[in-house]
Amino acid sequence: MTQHKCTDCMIKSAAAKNLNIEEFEILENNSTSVSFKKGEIIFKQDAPSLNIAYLRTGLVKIHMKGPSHEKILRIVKAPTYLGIPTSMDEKINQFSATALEDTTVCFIDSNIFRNFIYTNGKFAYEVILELCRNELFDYQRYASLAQKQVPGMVAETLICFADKIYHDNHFNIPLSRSDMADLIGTSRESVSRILTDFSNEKIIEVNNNEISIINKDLLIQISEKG
Amino acid sequence: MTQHKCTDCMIKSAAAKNLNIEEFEILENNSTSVSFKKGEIIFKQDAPSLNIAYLRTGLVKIHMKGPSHEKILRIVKAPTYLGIPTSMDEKINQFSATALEDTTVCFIDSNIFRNFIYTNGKFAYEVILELCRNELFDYQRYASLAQKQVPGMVAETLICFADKIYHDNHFNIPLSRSDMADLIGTSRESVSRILTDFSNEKIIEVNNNEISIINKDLLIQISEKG
DNA sequence: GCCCTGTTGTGACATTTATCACATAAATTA
DNA sequence: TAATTTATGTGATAAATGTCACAACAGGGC
Repeated sequence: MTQHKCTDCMIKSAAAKNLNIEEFEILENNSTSVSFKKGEIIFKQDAPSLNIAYLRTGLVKIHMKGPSHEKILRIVKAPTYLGIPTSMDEKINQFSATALEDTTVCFIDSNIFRNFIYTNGKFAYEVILELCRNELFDYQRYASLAQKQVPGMVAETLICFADKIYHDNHFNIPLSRSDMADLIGTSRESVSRILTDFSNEKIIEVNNNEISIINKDLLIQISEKG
Repeated sequence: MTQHKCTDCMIKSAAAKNLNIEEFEILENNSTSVSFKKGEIIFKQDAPSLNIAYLRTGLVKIHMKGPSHEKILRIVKAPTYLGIPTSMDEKINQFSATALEDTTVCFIDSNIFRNFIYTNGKFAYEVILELCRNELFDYQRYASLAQKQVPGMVAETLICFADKIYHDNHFNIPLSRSDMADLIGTSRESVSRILTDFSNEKIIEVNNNEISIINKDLLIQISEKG
C-alpha cells in the first residue's frame, strides 16, 4: 500500500471535501494509491470488484464487451470516480477501465465508501450529483450516436477532446483509429477515411495522433448537421 | 393536490422504505399524486424542473431532442423514480417523460428529497443503487445499439418487452412503429419491414400492436448474433 | 356519412458504410 | 539488423438501411 495522506490531498473529490478529520483517517487507512502507465488495465470486466476506484490524475477509457467486439462507453478525465456502478451493486465488474495516459488511481474499500454514504449526507449528495451528471452527459452522446452519421460523430468527438479534455485545438489524441471507431460505433477504416477527408478539406491537420483543428466553425457545423 | 397518505402506500420505493414516521409526514405534505393517460406528457424538456417524479404505476418513455428528431432514451416501468438526473442538478429538464399507459406519478418537492438524502443515509444509498442499476442497464443497451444490426435490435427490443416488462410472450406493444424506430435508432420503415419479415418467418405474430412471440429461441438467436 | 389526420406497409432507389484486400509504415522482438 | 507483429491508409465492392413515394386503413370530429 502506497503511503498517502488523504487529508492533504489537493485533488479531493467533491464528495470527499465533505469528510471530517476522523473520516479522512478512516479513508487513509482503507485506501491505496496506484500508478498506471498508458495502456494498463485498471480494472477488468468479470473480475471481482472489491473497491471503489477514484481517478486522481490522468485519462481513462471505460469499455465493455459488446455483441461482436469491445465497445468504448466513455472517456473519463480526472478527477472523478471510475465506475461507481460497477462496484456498488455488483460483485463482479460489469465493465473495464484502461489508462489512456499515465494515471493515478485511489482504490477505496467499498464498505468504507458505503458507510460514508450512510453517515455523511453531503458526501452521498455529491456522489448522486456525479452519477446524475454522467447520466445526462451519456444521454446526449447517445442521442447523437443514434442520429448523426459517422462524419458528424468524428467531428463531435474531436470537438469534445479539444474543448472538454485538453482545452486546446491542438492535441495528441490518446486513442488509436480503432479505439475511435469503438467509441463512436463505426469501423477503423471509416474513421481513417473521414480524418483524411477532414484533412484534405483543411478542417484539421493530422500527424499520426497529433491533431490540430484549423477550421473549427466548419467542424462544429459538420458535427451539428450530422 | 390529491389527498394521499404515503405511509400506507403499498408501492413505496426502495428508498422510501427507509423513511421514518416523521419523514413520511413531511413527504405527505410535500408531494402530490397525479394520474396521466396514455400519451400525456409527465414533464417536458426545457421546462423548469421543480419536483422529483416517482412513477408509482404505469409505463413511461424517457426521450429528448436529438440532432434531427426525438430520441427515446429508455422505457421505464413502475415503480421507479423518473429522471432523478433531470431534477437534481439542473434547473430545467434535460429530457421529457411521456406516459405509454395510464400511469400515476407522485411529484416530490426537490428540496425535501434532497433533505432526505442529507439526513437519511439508507435513503441516499437506495437512490444511488437505482442510479447505478440504470447506468449499467443503459451501458448494455448502448453496446448492443452500436454493434448490432437493425433486425438484432428489433429482436432484442421484443424480448425485452416480453421478459422484462410484460413477463409474457404475448403483449400489446405500447409504442408506434415510429417510436420503436426512435428507441433503437432506425427508421419507421425499417421497423415495419423487419416485423413483417419476422412474421413471415413465423417467428412472431403481429396484429397491429398485438405481438405474440412464436419462436423465441430463434428470436434470441437473431438478437444475439446481431 | 364524410373529411381530415395520423399510422402503417411496401416498392424502388440512392446513399452510407462495412467488409475485404492489400500496401505501407511503425513499433516490437529476436 | 532482421524479422515479426501491429497500426494505418486506401481502393473496390457489397450489403444494409435510409429516403421517397404512394396506397391502404383507422379513428375522430363535424
